[in-house]
Parts: sequence; C-alpha cells; structure tokens
Amino acid sequence: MGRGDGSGRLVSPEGADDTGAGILHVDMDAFYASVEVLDDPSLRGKPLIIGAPESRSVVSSASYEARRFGVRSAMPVSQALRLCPTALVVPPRFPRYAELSAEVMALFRDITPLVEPLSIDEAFLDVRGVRRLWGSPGDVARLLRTRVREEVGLPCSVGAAATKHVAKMASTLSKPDGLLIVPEAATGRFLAGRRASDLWGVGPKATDALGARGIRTVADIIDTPAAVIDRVLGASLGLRVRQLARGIDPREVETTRVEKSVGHEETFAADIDDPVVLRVELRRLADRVGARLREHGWEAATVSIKVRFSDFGTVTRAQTLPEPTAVGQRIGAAAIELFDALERPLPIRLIGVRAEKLSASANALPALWDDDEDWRRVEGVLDGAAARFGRGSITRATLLGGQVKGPGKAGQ
DNA sequence: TCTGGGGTCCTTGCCCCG
DNA sequence: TCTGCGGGGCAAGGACCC
Repeated sequence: MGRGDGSGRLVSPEGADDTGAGILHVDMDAFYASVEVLDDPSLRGKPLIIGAPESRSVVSSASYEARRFGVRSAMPVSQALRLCPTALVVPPRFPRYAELSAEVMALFRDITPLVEPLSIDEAFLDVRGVRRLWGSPGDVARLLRTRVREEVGLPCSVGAAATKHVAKMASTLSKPDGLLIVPEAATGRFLAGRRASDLWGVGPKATDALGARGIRTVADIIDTPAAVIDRVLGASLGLRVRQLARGIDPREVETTRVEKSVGHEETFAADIDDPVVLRVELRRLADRVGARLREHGWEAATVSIKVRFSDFGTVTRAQTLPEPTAVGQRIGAAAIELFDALERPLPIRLIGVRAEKLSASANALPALWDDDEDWRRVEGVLDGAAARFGRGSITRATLLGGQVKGPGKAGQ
C-alpha cells in the first residue's frame, strides 16, 4: 500500500510509447479508505484514518485528504490525530477488504491468467501475451483501470514497464488514480533520476548507511564501485540493489506462491506480567495458528514465539517438534515450554506464536480436529451417514484407532 | 511521539559431524 | 586420540515490505 500523499505525481499522456512495457503493477489507491468511502459515500472528501480506536493502534490506511496533513500508514493513530485533528477514525473491516480484493483479482485474471497477487491491494500482471485480445500494454492498463472503477467502484494506479521492479516504481509515482508507462528503452533514464530509497529492499537503515557515504540516488549507486555497495549493504542485498539500479530484474510474474509460515500475535492494551494470563493467551494464539494450518491442510515442523517487552525489546525463541503437527494443543504446549524457559525481566506488551517449516499434512484425520466440539460435529455427521447407509456408528475412537484411514491431505 | 499484524529473507553464531 | 577445518542445520535477531 502506498504511503505517499500523491504530491509529485507522474502520469503518461494518452498514446504514450509503451514499447516493451509488458509487465503491469496495479496498486489500489488508499485501499481500505477507498472501500469505506465506497460503502458509505458520505465519507467522500473527508480525511479518514483506518485504524483500531485502541490507544496502541497504528494507521492501516489513510485517505488522501488525511495524507495532506502528513498522516501516513504505520503511524500511531494518536500521532495521526495530532497532525489531523478533524480526521475520522474508522475501525478496519478486513473481511470486507478481502472480499473486494478477490473481486479485483478475478477481474485481473479475466484479462490475463498471469497474475501475481502481491498483497491484498496490489498485483503484477504479465500482459505480453494478450496483445491480440486486448491491445498493447498501455491499452490493457487503461482498460483495466476503467473496469476496476466501473465494475468494483474503486480507484487504482498502474505502472507499466519491462520489469516488475520498474513497474512497481512507476505505479507508486503515478498515485493516486494514475497510469505511468516506462517504455523499455527509457528504463535507464527513468531509474537514474530516482532516490536510492526508491529501490526495492532499501529501507531506512540501508538508506542511512548509503547516505553516510554520499550515496543518495540510483545514479550514485551506479557510479559507486560494486565493492563499496556490497560492503555497505552486504553481498546479497548489495548485488540485488546494484542490479535493480541498472534495470536488471529477471523475476517473472509468478502465479503460485508457497507459504512458509503462519502466525498470530497480539499487542495488549496494557503491559502484562502475569504468567498465567500470558499462557492462556499463548494457547489462544496457538489454537488460531492450528486452525489456519488445518484450513490449508498443512503441518508445521517448528514452533516459534515472539515476546516484546515494555521497553520494546523483542526476543524470539523456536523449537523443532518431534514430529510435524497442525494440532493447536501441541503448538500451544511447545509455545508455553519456550515461554517458561525465557527470562522475563520486564512486563510484556506483545506476544506471538508462529508455525514454520510448513508441509502438506500427511496425517489428516487425527490432526484435523483437536477440540471436542469439532469431534462431536464430525461424529454426528458420520452417524447420520451410518444411519442412512446401514453401517454401525462411527466414533472418534474408531477414527483414531485407524479403522478409517486419513485421506492423506487435510480438508478433503 | 511512541511505535499493529501479517509475512519474507538475510546474516551471524553456534554446534555437530566427517 | 587429538586438532583443525569446512559444511550443514538450526536458532536468533534484524531489516524490510504491505
């Protein structure tokens, strides 16, 4: 989600050269705020802050009217309200955002099958193969913006370029509600004028480290010996940044993505040091993680916890399990073991549980349901089936006793 | 001023093993 | 048997992204 206020916006004129710009990056404008305006038109034109009303929450999204006051995503809501006291704070409705995101992604897939969702509100599209159907990349980009606005009712910005990285930079510059096309031959010129911090992977720390050596623009990166960049950023990031600065980005649009971990964490309204309360919280988070794993038919080999103390110091601890699991109770037990072994000098402000090293569940049924209510529901369904088909009652014991084999993948 | 929650990736250090 | 060394696996922390 873009964090700028739209000043310095760059857009391409109608009929601009789009030669070789077959990768599109589509980014919804102030997505959560735009959805709230869509559902409640009386909010249009007002400064909106999407964020929980709790004291410790941060801004998830802000309308452009609020951004003009300096409000940015990830800023504490309290600070945002000092900058823009007239702003309306709207609690986020994530299921609604997910619903509209699915609509937008389906629309993209109607244009090309080569869609890579990057987050809830943005995606890469490879439109090199749809020229005969929809026209050149510029035509496709314009069509797409029109359709998103007319069929979903939301504004979006599009960058078109020869690579994912440049397309993403272009969409950011075109915000809000714009289209910026960077033809392949203009890539070098386009990049040279950008700041080093505009490059993917160059965050505040890397920007400071580069700035301390006088490296502030993409052109500076190109002019600096590779060894210097690598010393500042490390070999891996250094190589990536040097390539991106030269417009080299061989990444294709990937339509499939493999998740590597799932987790949940929670910041408390007030710091907590009661271990009993914290263990209950860990179990609750572990149950949610287990449910997510089972939903997708996954198991995790490693459980990790994250603890943030009142001074914001954060530690993580991880444990590899004897065998992979999707059972909330086992994840919870491992999390509590890690928690109990942890030295805790201060009250705790945040606690989190994460399941890592995921694989497809090989052991579906016993791993599927770990609370009695789920089992009663399953037994009820199976009993109904047995009554209809004339077989004996099937119980949890029958299932766990191996008389009914798991299908090999949870959720089937 | 006071810092969410969901993730990924990289670096570093340690331990084990051959 | 001891030591040195390199590689792999794992854990922890941090930077970054949306």
